[in-house]
Formats: sequence, C-alpha cells, structure tokens
Amino acid sequence: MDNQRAETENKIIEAAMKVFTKKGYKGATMRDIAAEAEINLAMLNYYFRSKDNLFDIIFERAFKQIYGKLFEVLANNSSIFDKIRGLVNEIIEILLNNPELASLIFAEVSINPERLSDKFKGNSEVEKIFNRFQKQIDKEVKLGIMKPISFMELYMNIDALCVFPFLAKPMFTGIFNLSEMNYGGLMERRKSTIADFIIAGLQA
Amino acid sequence: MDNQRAETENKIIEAAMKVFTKKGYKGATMRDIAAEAEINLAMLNYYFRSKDNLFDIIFERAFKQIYGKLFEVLANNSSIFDKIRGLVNEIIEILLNNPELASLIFAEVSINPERLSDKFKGNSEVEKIFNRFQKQIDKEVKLGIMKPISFMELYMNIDALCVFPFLAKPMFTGIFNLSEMNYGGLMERRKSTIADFIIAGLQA
DNA sequence: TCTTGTATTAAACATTTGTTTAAAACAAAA
DNA sequence: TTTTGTTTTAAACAAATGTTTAATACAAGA
Repeated sequence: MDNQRAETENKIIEAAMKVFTKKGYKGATMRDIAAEAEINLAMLNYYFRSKDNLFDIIFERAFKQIYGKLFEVLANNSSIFDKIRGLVNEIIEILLNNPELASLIFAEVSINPERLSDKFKGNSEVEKIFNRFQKQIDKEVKLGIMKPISFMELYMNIDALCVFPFLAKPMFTGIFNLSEMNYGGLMERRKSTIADFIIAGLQA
Repeated sequence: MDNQRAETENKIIEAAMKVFTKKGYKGATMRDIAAEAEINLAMLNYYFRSKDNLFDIIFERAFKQIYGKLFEVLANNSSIFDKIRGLVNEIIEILLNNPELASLIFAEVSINPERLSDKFKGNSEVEKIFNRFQKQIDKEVKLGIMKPISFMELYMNIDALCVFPFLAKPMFTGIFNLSEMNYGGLMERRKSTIADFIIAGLQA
C-alpha cells in the first residue's frame, strides 16, 4: 500500500526532526537517525536521497510551522496592540509545543544563512504584509497613540522577547537553576507580560 | 624563547576562535584550524592535547569576555535604571566588536548545556550579586518608582533585546535585506532605544 | 662541538560517516 | 505459480577526521 510508504516516511521525518534539533546538522549522523526511527540505514537514502536533502525538508517544515501562523496574524484586520498580543501568543504557543524549533532554525541559519534568506528574497507577498503593517504604525503615530518605531525594530523586539528565552533556556535554567516545569510556566505567564511590556514601551 | 611558544599558542587560539565561531564545534575540523593558523596539523594536538580541550579554552575565553564586564556593572552602586543602561551598553558594545561571540556560545550551549551551567553552579559570588540586585528592585518598587519584576525576568528581557539581534542577524538581514554596515549602525542606535524601551516598560 | 630537550613535519592509523551495492524478501498482477 | 516491481537488509566503499608516531630540525647549554 501507499499507506505503508507514508508511514515509513513519517517515522523517518520524526526521527530526523528529533536528532537534528538535538545535535545540529553536523552533529547528527544518518546512523543516529536510522536508530531513532528503528529502520535500516540504507532506507534513509532510499527514501530521501541524501542527508542534506532530508535536512532541507525538516528545515522547511519547521520554518513553515513558525512563519505560517505569524503571517496570518500580521495580515488580519485588528489594531496594532492586538496584533502584538496575537504575535506574542502565537510565537510562544508554537515554541511551547516545540521547544527545539528555535534552536534548529538558529543553529543552522547562523552556519548556512542562505538556507533562510532564500525563503524571503523576492517574496513580494511578505513585503506587502510588512508595508501594510508599517503604514498602520505610522497612522497610529500620527494620531498620537504610540511612539514612532519601524516595523523592523518592533518585530525584532517581539521576536527577541519571545524567542530568545527558548534559545537561552539551557543558559537560564543553568544560571537561575530552574526546573523544566517552572520554565514552561514562566513562558506561559510571559505571554501576557511580554505583550504588556512591549505595549507599555510603545505608548506615547 | 618562551615568547615563541606564546606566539604560536596565540596564532592557534585566534584561528580556532575564527573557525569554531564560523562552523560550530562539530563543523570545525582540526585541519581547518591548522590551515587558518598556517601551522602543521600535529601542532594542534601538541599544543592543546585534543579538539575538545581546545574548544573548552576558546569557550572559556568567550564566556569571560561577555560575563566579566556584565558582573562589574551589576555589582556597582548606581541606580537601577543606570545599571540597565550600563548593561545594554556593555552587551551591545562587546557584541559589536565580536559579533560571532553570541552564536558560538548559544550554538554550543544548546547542544552541550553542561558546558555553561557548570560555570554558574555553586558560584556563590554570582548568587550574591543577583540577590543584591533583586533587593534593589524591591526597594524601588516599594517607593513606587517602578513596576514589580523579578531580576531573572528583567535580565532575560535585557539579554533578549541586546543579544537576540546578533544571533538573528542572518535572519533579519535576509528578511529585511539590510547590508552589513546598516546592521552595525542599527545596533549602535539600539544602545539607547533598548534602554529607553525597557525603562519605559518598567516605569510605574 | 656535542648533547639534550623542544618544536616541527609528513605520514600513518583507527574510526566515523555518508552513500552505494547486490542480494533477499515481499507484494501484487498476470 | 510465475513474473515484475518495490521495499528491506547486510555489507562494502570511499572520503573525512581526530589523533599518534617516528623522524627531523632547531636552539641552547655544557
């Protein structure tokens, strides 16, 4: 059946996701992945041609998972402050369910930047969404509701406050000796504190 | 001379720093480092015993470079808001001079968390500094000068806003197609905007 | 100059790793 | 049952990589 094929593919994808996020691209071996998937080594190349190709697919998935929802929020019709709340909520929610996603993307992008920038270059859809948001900001600035800021910097700040704690989890749990559980709760609470914090900083 | 020995050591350290930050621990090879240092491969083991040991030394250096100055700022006698400005300034200044430092530490810590947490565990000096800062916060909260916040979350926010843009540089330059030069200028400006932003968010 | 300890080199070694191969197992169609 | 195409397996291969070795060059002290 074709069902069988899909099932094996999934097993491999899941295993690869696990191993790549844990060890990085270079650190992960095809044998690690095969073992994790409980599958013969040669099957990996049979199903996915090469390690690089397999990683590309994993990366693409992670990427879509994160950015898909974000673009939705950015594109809808609510107020800026609501969009900020929406972005913060989505980012943290996604990362709470998939804490390794951030590391996977960052570790790889810092070594191989093209892997990501290719996904944005020449994407006019994205550009349109950004411009629209910037105009929305400018309007509220003129109305005296918020301080002036570029969309880029605002987005940078949101991303920083939401994503960084996940990237830095090993650091912070080490420095402040928190347990795994506490960290989840902390991030859950931060959904609102971060949004409040940003909005407070923006209020004119 | 002993001078000669130190010189070779330095050549190796510099080369290792360069290669490790660029390719990560696993991605960097001893042959890469030897080539970068323009030195025979076997010299690396002769001088530094093993790849792992060499990395440890590089990591230790990077770590001290970042945290040394930060602890200074945290330990001095200025007001909270001044300390925040001080921290932001120091972090960004260090990373502007050494943009790869952040990636080096984060990439490695996420794969090998013990490497970092070992440096904090049982360090009562650090704990003292943290507690002192927390008390300073609590006092200002009681005086109605600032909103209540834990030192940990405040530190997390500062770190996030300062460090994240360096980690995410490949992402942001890709997404918003900025040049290398622009990015430096942006971060230079952020020294004050970040501090203002944080303080605005904290003001009661 | 001879000796002795250190620095440097080219080559080799043992493992690891991504990938391929050739044979076997399996399933479905004829 | 035989055939045909697909999936799975164990083994092998070639390249890369951390480390060691054994020989040589070098510098300083006797």
